[in-house]
Amino acid sequence: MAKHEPDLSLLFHALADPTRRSILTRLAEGPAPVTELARPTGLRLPTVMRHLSVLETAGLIATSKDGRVRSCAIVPEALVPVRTWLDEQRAIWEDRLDRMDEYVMKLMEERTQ
Amino acid sequence: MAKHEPDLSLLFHALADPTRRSILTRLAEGPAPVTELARPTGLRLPTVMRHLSVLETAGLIATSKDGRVRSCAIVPEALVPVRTWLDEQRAIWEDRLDRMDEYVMKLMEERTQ
DNA sequence: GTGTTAGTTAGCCGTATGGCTAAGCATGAA
DNA sequence: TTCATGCTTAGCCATACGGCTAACTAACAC
Repeated sequence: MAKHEPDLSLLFHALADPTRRSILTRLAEGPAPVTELARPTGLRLPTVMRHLSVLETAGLIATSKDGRVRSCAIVPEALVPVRTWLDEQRAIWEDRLDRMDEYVMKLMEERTQ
Repeated sequence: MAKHEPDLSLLFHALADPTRRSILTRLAEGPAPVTELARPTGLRLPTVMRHLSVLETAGLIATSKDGRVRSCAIVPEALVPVRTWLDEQRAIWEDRLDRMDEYVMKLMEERTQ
């Protein structure tokens, strides 16, 4: 389709993996270095690094290096476009419901005449 | 990680494709047969069918066949787990902010004594 | 400096994804 | 019955994904 929302695809794709979601949940509680994020996953460091880079590319986390330790932190506002899309989607749906409701009302009115 | 939320992964993955999102947006306005959904995408029918089956597996749409026409309709409540996850995520984050705030307040209090 | 710790890079491997064509099946119209 | 329509299935192809090992670099600790 080549839509003009590459970020949404990046975001949803980043969120589609349980490991990445668990990392985000962990980071919601506060920043953490790579190794600490890796430990509970049971995955090797390079694998986790890849997940982190997916998250960072999507803008969901930000990282900074202090000495040899890279600290990762969540970027909560990155989820805004996701919420916005959900809201828009719901708005269209509800709008349609309203119009359908109106239509049914009109039908019933006509019938009772 | 083998988390116990296969649906969330399915949902996010289904939403990660612009074609599938555009199909959902179209369906939010009302049900439509497969061919009509395919037209604006510029994709071949089998390709669109695959997208539809991804959406259906994720529970985002429901389909029913009448004669040789398969009608697709949106399942709005399918997005609830997504919203819930976002809310939980935000809750953890805000909780942390509150605790941090509290901590800073305490520090300032101690300093002014 | 030697060694350990924390990341990082490169590259392999099997599977999944997203596109396609070609061919098949079922229904409705003529 | 024949034909067009609307979907469906099978299967090919290139690329992307998610895991891994091995080897390398950059601190910090002795």
